[in-house]
Amino acid sequence: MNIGEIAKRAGVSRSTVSYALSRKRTVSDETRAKIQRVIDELGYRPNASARALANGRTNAIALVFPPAGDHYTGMQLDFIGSVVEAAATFDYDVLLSPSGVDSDRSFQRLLGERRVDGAILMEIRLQDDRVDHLFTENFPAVCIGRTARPEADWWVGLDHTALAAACVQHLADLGHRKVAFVNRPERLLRAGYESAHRGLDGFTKAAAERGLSVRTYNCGDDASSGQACVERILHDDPATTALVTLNEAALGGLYRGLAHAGRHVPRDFSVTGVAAARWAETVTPQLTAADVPASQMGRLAVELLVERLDRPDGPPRHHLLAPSISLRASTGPVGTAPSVLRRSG
Amino acid sequence: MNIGEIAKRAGVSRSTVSYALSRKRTVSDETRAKIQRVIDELGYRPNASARALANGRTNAIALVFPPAGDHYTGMQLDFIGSVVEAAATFDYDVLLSPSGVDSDRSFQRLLGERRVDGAILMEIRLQDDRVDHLFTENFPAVCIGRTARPEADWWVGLDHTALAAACVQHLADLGHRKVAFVNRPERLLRAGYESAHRGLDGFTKAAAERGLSVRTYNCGDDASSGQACVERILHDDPATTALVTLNEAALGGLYRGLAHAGRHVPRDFSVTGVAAARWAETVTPQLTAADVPASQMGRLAVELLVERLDRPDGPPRHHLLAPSISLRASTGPVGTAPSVLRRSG
DNA sequence: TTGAAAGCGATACCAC
DNA sequence: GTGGTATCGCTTTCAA
Repeated sequence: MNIGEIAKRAGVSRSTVSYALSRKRTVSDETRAKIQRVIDELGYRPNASARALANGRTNAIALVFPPAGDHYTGMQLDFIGSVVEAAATFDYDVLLSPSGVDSDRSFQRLLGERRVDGAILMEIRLQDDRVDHLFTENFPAVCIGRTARPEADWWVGLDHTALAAACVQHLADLGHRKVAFVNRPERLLRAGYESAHRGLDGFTKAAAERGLSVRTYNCGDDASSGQACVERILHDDPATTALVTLNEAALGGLYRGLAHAGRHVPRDFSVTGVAAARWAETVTPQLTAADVPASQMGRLAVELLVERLDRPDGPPRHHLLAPSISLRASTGPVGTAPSVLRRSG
Repeated sequence: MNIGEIAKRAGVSRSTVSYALSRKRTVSDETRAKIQRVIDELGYRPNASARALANGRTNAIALVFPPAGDHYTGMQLDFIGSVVEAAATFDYDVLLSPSGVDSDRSFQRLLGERRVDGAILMEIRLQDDRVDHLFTENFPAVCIGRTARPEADWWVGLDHTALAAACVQHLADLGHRKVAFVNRPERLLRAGYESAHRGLDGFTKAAAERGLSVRTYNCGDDASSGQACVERILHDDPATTALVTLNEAALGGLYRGLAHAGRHVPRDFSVTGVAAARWAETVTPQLTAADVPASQMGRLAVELLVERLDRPDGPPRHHLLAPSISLRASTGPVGTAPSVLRRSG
């Protein structure tokens, strides 16, 4: 069932069928109706590969995210969902590529073999060979996150520095002086993950300015790591009264660890950090946090990419978002009932 | 940069380059080396659209899941991740399609325009027009889940009936007599979602056999709905001592509702159900549940689809999984401390 | 307003 | 062991 068959049955040429479909040249109403009738009758749809070959564009984009083993986070899910739905509104298909680096097969296939017109990259690293590669090739890409030299790139990012600083400020305002920072796994920090680095920086600087006493930890992306992390925190300094976390997946474990240690949140211990609202609201008490606007970011990334595809020579654009902290129920003033401090003090 | 260019620079014909790449006919080592050198030098990769057009296959599969608004569940994430990674090992790309029904644009595009060789469908309904459509077209598809007439289809599914029954049995063995069932949202039940229906059936029958007193509820896929649902349950029958849930996304809210009502889990109230292990372990106390082997299911679905694509005329295959219940910390004997019963009895 | 034919970039059959 | 060429299904220029 191809365009030639339609042409034959409608008694016109293939080009006329093509033009009737694309509307790139006028076709008499009569002819158009005739063609349309045949198309409806046969349920014809033009072959995407042939069209892509002729047009030089596939109408598909790639969504590149690192293969996480079994450690996908809820935030990633929200990004994926919003990117796919936004792309659908522009009639773009989305190809998923589980690629951590430039050299991954799937990455090479999607981009090298021109299966897609552009790409959206997740989980950006400060030095990111994927981004470098695409940049030097001038391949249309938009990052969810920023590299160390973001000026020339297209991206939508979060101001992790400001977010972490806001968390510190919030806790400091509540009177907390000894605060722990629960970062993503060390592996990711070493790999140069943007959020882990900028978040850590923001936390450290803000805490220094406020004269807080801090310790920083890396924590695996799962509940049991979170629980173990809290044990370390309280072991290292039992007088700690609050923590800031970037590690959404460990959150449940952090809460559990605190409960096991007999620290009531928020009476004895405050918890805050950066997380998508849906996940902040599943835990009890609900997490006071900077809400990652994941679906907005996914949509913006698609919009930027579509714009870049439509006007390949436009200047780079980006959006830096800094959502404010949503007050929920996991933080409180330090003075209320520092039971452990009293005992030990 | 196309195959003709490579051929010219290597001083051979285009067919020789093609055969050197595909190995479908012998090429002298000398020629091959010459070609390879040029390819490496120019970083040539064959164009996927052209190849797809010539071959009649795209080496891509579709992953179809309903557009969930902002209510994606953790289980869906695990499916997506495992499908993508499994597909990558077979050198298939994955196109995501947010399509609830047959008539969705994205669904029509992916399948009608032959962008993909086959499809994996998630969130199957007992009567599913997507499945019906693909079946009548004999389009290679594999379902994650079963329709009402699964014999002729290819699928990998969960025995929801057995799973729900196992939950009932577990609770009955612990002495619980008044048990609530927390299902997915009513909208999904009405739409005919397989898990919601078969789970409900299994629960109801098993409870009847055991002579339990039960009530069943639909609950939105989010924490606050879960909390509200618990309030309804305890309002309708304060003597309820346990619940079974299929609603992973509401779990955090269910726990919160119980905590607010002063019911300690598992001392005063037992909770069990069906959930992916990662999510069961996030909550405190960790959920005793039938663990959905999401990543195994995703992998199996890909394997079935690849097999179907390789041998288009083989008989339908499927896998019905019935993971047993993992004992964690959310259930306990009813007798221990039924505080409310005592008060009211 | 329409038709014929030359691409797009591969594959694979037919010759030699 | 290698080359020439028709073919996949569509788009678009050129001609009428």
